[in-house]
Amino acid sequence: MHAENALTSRSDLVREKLEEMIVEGAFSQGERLDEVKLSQRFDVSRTPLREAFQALAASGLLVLEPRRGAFVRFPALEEVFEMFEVMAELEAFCCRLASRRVTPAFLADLEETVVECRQAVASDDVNRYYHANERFHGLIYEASGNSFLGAEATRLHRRLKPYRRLQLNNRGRMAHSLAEHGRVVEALTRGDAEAAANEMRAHIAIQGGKFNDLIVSYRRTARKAG
Amino acid sequence: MHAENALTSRSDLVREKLEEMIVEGAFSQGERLDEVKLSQRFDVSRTPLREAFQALAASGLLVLEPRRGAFVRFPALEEVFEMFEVMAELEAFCCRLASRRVTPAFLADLEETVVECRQAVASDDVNRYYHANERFHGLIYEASGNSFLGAEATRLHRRLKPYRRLQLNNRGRMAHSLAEHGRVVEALTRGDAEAAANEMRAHIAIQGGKFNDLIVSYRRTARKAG
DNA sequence: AGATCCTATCTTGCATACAAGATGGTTGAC
DNA sequence: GTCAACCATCTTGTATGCAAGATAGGATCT
Repeated sequence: MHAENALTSRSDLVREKLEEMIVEGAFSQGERLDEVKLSQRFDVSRTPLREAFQALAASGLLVLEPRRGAFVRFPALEEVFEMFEVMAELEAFCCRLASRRVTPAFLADLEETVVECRQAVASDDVNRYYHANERFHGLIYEASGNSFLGAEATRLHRRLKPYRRLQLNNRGRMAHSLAEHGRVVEALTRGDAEAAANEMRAHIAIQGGKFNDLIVSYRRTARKAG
Repeated sequence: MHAENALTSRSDLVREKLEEMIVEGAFSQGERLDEVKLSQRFDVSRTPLREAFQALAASGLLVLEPRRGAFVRFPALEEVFEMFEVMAELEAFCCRLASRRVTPAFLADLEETVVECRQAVASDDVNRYYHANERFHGLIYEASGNSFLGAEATRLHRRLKPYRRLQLNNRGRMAHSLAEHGRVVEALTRGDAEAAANEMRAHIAIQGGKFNDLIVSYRRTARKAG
């Protein structure tokens, strides 16, 4: 997956590393990132490091205060809910558009990811489920036929990655998620745009038991980070 | 509006200037931006200029090809349609959420922008209409109560600015737009979430006569840029 | 003549040097 | 004893210098 990384620039490498570190909770909320220390740690100069800072600030993981430095920013729980609310709407819209352009080949691909997910559930393999799930959603973004929408959805999806991943660790979440995938596919197969959109919205939205799941996941990252 | 700009960094100033230049069509599609020439022109070093490049690349106005340089990228007409399609959905969602939290104060503010728009139409003042329109939409983003959604809507709104602005120059567009604002306000006043969302979607979406309006606007930027 | 390879030159990517603003501690005054 | 102001120090923002990759032009070979 990351095989072609040999020639990427240092600022990109640093950006990826830093993003991973932040997301994995290597820093605490509000911590200031020291340019000199980090550049020494990554063995690069301050220039590419600062470029990485700016990219991360653009995606919301850092806040750059002029003349004061870069501070890591974990979204508040409330903000995470807000992001999921938007994600649900974007994905529902993808479904609505996709349902007009469904092809047998597309449905076959989608069905394949569902099978993969089912096997992951059977073997209780979170990693496998995670990847098949990525593919499921990615296929629907593509099938929307609106590549700008697809790109935006991918961006937000990526940003929500840590929370989604942690949610999967909650007992029973995988099986529920799988069933929801099935209902989306079924609606798409029937060509029912509204039903597909609604199923997808329900799949993403934080509601019912998922409230607690998310809160638990969130606390877990917060503890790690603190 | 831009009164506090005195203390902003050079890279921010350069970013703003460059963004304006690109949007106003100072460069042609695919043109490579020369770091040295531009840094001399803006009287800054290459460092802040490169930072500006990266910020502009992040918002899609430039494409950075490693070791080759920065190239200006105008979205294809198709991509502009896609962006409007997403914008329509985001704003419709804002309306749906906002309709649950409507307050008399909010409705009064909204009504005020409509009055302002009406006066702008009466005096055929595109600039005035443009600003009142900004305020109308901004109020609804805020009223959604989802600040992440509001920020995303603002971002996309900003990116579509040149096209929206040019559309207003098309004869009769202002009056139509005003009427649509009125219908949105009316639906919000009634508390009809679905109607409000639909009116807003129709207001933003590129359909009917707006097809031609947008194409004309687009050609105008393309000519200027070419 | 056409194509390919080599080289000179240009441009980017990165490192470092320097200047200006922010921070914190100490000293002095009230 | 407390508050404020000043100075030393640290950190960021910017400029410049240097090395490696890209490009273009010419020379050589087929």
